[in-house]
Amino acid sequence: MGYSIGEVAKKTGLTTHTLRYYEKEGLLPFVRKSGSGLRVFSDNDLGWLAMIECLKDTGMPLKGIKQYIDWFSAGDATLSQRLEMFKNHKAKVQEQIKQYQNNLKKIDFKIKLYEKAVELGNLDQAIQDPAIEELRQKIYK
Amino acid sequence: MGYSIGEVAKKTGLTTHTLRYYEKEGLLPFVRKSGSGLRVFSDNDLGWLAMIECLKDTGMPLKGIKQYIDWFSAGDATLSQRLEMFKNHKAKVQEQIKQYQNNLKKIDFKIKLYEKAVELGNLDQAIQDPAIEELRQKIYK
DNA sequence: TCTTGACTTAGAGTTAACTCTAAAATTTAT
DNA sequence: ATAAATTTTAGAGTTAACTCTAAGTCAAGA
Repeated sequence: MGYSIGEVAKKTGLTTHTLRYYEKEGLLPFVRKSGSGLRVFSDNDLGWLAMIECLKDTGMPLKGIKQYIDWFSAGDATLSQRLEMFKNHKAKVQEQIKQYQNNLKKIDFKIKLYEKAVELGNLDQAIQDPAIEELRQKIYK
Repeated sequence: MGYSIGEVAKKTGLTTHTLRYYEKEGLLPFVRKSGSGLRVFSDNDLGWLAMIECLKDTGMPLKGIKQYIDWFSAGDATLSQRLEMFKNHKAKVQEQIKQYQNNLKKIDFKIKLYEKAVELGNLDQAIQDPAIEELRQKIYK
């Protein structure tokens, strides 16, 4: 019914150090302690860790995640703040995805360019290549 | 024909401090200096900054970017390393985008959940809601 | 010319997010 | 019962990427 910090580390891929650090930062206020002081993680705590991972991996700083957890702990009076936070974060993530996709085009161009350059053994000649030039126009129009 | 560090800062949104820091880290080896020691950026340097921004914004550490610049400076003998680098980075960026899109689904679910919770004034009731529960199943199947 | 603002360097300081250490206590395996 | 592994705390150390300071030099406008 409960997991040790080591078990949770294995499950999540985080280290035990990082889990304790998260707790210290107020990100895991629901983790229980056994009589002798060992942390006992519940499935609910694993759910919180998954949420933390989701927000962290999409670029939210730990402070922002803590704010959410604090709002959660404050109860239903903060429902609208939490909704706002998720809406704002969604917009940021969508913006991020767009930027990634745009940058991916530039990286793709570089790959085409360097494939040609490797073929010719010469970067300058590859840059001169009409097909490469046409691609360049498309991306940096 | 040339831009001062302040002009480049305005153009790129970076600070002059950051531009000098990048230079110190070996990311801008082509920037010239005037007779009296002032940096003079060329359009080519702005192109390098755009490339740096592209790689940085897609998660490449400055050390990785420096490696690319060092390879570039070494000439055509390193063409294949540069091609490899871009291919590897492309794969990472694609992986990132996938993860972002997946996390976006989770965030979307939270938005739906909190919209319902705000409507009801109660999170627990929103969690009980059949439509919400169905959505949850879809995402955390 | 004077002054104001931009630029120079070297180097110190900051922030976020870990990452590690040490010494002691607890738990698990034999 | 004992050895080995895991966990505890407090606190120090690390890394990346800035960010700022100080003291001096340079440049443009009145």
